[in-house]
Amino acid sequence: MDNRQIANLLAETADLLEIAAGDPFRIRSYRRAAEAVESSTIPLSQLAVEDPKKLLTIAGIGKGMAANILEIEKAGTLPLREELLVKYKPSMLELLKLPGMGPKSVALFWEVLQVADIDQLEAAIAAGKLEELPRFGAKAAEKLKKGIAEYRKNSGRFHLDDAEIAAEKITAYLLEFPGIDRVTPAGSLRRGRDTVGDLDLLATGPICEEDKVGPAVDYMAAYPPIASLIAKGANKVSFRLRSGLQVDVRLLPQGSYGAALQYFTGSKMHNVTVRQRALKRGYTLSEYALAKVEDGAFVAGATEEEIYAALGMDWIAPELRENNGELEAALEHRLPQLITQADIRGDVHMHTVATDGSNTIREMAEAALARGYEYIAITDHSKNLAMTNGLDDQRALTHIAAIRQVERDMAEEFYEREKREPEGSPLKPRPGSSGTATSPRQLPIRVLAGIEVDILADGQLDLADETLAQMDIVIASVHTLFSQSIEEMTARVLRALENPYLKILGHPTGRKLLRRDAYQIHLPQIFQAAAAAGVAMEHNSNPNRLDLCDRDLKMAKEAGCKIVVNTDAHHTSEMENMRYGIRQLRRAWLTKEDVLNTLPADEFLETVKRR
DNA sequence: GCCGTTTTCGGCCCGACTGTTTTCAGTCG
Repeated sequence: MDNRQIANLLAETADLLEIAAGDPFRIRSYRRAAEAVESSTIPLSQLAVEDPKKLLTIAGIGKGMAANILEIEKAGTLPLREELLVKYKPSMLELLKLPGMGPKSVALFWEVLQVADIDQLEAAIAAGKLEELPRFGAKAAEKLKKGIAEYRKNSGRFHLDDAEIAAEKITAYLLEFPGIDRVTPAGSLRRGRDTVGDLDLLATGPICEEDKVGPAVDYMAAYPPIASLIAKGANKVSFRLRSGLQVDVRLLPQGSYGAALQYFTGSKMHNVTVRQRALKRGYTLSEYALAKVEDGAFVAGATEEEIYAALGMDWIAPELRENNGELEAALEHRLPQLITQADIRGDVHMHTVATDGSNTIREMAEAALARGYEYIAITDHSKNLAMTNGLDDQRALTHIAAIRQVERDMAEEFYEREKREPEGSPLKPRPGSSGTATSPRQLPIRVLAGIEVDILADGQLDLADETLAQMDIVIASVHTLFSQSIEEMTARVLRALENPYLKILGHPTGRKLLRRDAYQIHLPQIFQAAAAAGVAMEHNSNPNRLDLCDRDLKMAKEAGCKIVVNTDAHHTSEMENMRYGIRQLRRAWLTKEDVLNTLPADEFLETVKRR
């Protein structure tokens, strides 16, 4: 069992304990343990077998949790969870995912109405039974009804990162088979959609020719994590993983790999249009090849490039294949030069141990330097987010000093090292980075001081202007806006945009908000106001957070907004998430020029300060 | 249930907001 699965079991146990009104501190222990397990880079199931004592070295794992993990490894579950599931139903865990539903409501509905799942809840709402309950009225019922509809819209879909992790594991497994040398995810994962319905993987190699592929198909069907095998054909295996994710693996001959990749990448509308264009040119396109209509003669098939080229088009990046003008652009050779991860010079939204992050300022800066960034901004939470130990004005000012000190320290050490080993140091400055070889005060990395403030009910930011004036970056995020009306929320944000120190408008976050396009504010109005005020819009790369979808990003660009793409890292490892954000920007046709943190540090600062 | 210690037990992230309330419980981040 991998760390993520162990973490899920622990988190579920915490949820059940909460419904059972268990000791809140014990519940928190389970949650902390779940987080610790999930963020651990060591596979714990392996550790549990080889050296169980090492489990205790992980913060948040004590004697009890170590025993729990061993038990999970042995039995696949833990006794406390099973015990609770006798009294409560597993479907109640799903009820908890609805916005506005917490453990107390789940317990109440169960005890009074015997409601255990979403269908029963819906029926109870329809029958008006909810309003008979204490603390529940028409408004609460309406809110839950909406929540159910919203939840249903994307149940059965998986976040991009979960699908990608599964894809990487299966890819590694397939590549171990002799004669398979290429595996590529297709479908919505390749197109960079933020959620995927199922996973399509295409594999090829010498062994994948029609008469030889049998053993490889058997090998795939024997993949250990398969929960249930759905189908096994001549060159295709379909199965479901324990997470519920359905996977289709196709093993294809090398000559038609490009055609298959093109076909299975989609989207459907893109493919329909491509095939129409092929027909007009006297070709027919299938998942096997591009061929002449008249005699079926093979034209192209091994690579996507040759297929698109035969149709007079440039190769189209998968993220653009939505039949939104990309085919016309490809024919006229005017596809945009999409932004890539290599264009990003800095990540300007991240947290440290001062609030709810896991690493120090220094550790974040070192990690960013190792990633090749030229600058970062430390943007811890402000006081309104009390749960995170958010900074008040006094602490925020102290924090700025600490951030500046880290920048100076790293620079000093950098010069010392430079003096000792002037050549070949990994810390040698890049050409084009801020500063020049003649400048004695060149910095290895710029560490900007920032803050993530909250927008209050009256539209004010929750720190004083005098404090904000000291910051390089001020990001405003709306954390408490979900139950407001769209009009009220929009008005709040518009008022916040008037604050001259605000540089970047962030995103509402929330575990229970799955869809990126459910942004609960009136976007066109916000984008226009932001563009007029010179405030950049943030795109958050965290694949589990609600954020701007590609359509929103396009709209923002059209309104004249600049975009900043950040990871909102709470741990050094989360800087890795930048790739998910970049995918989303690419889907919105954004180029390097649209995104502010592709600029060198000085130009970036100049631009955000110009208000 | 974890942690740190005062090696045996007490402390453990807290404030805003909402709805249905006349004083607060529940949810959220």
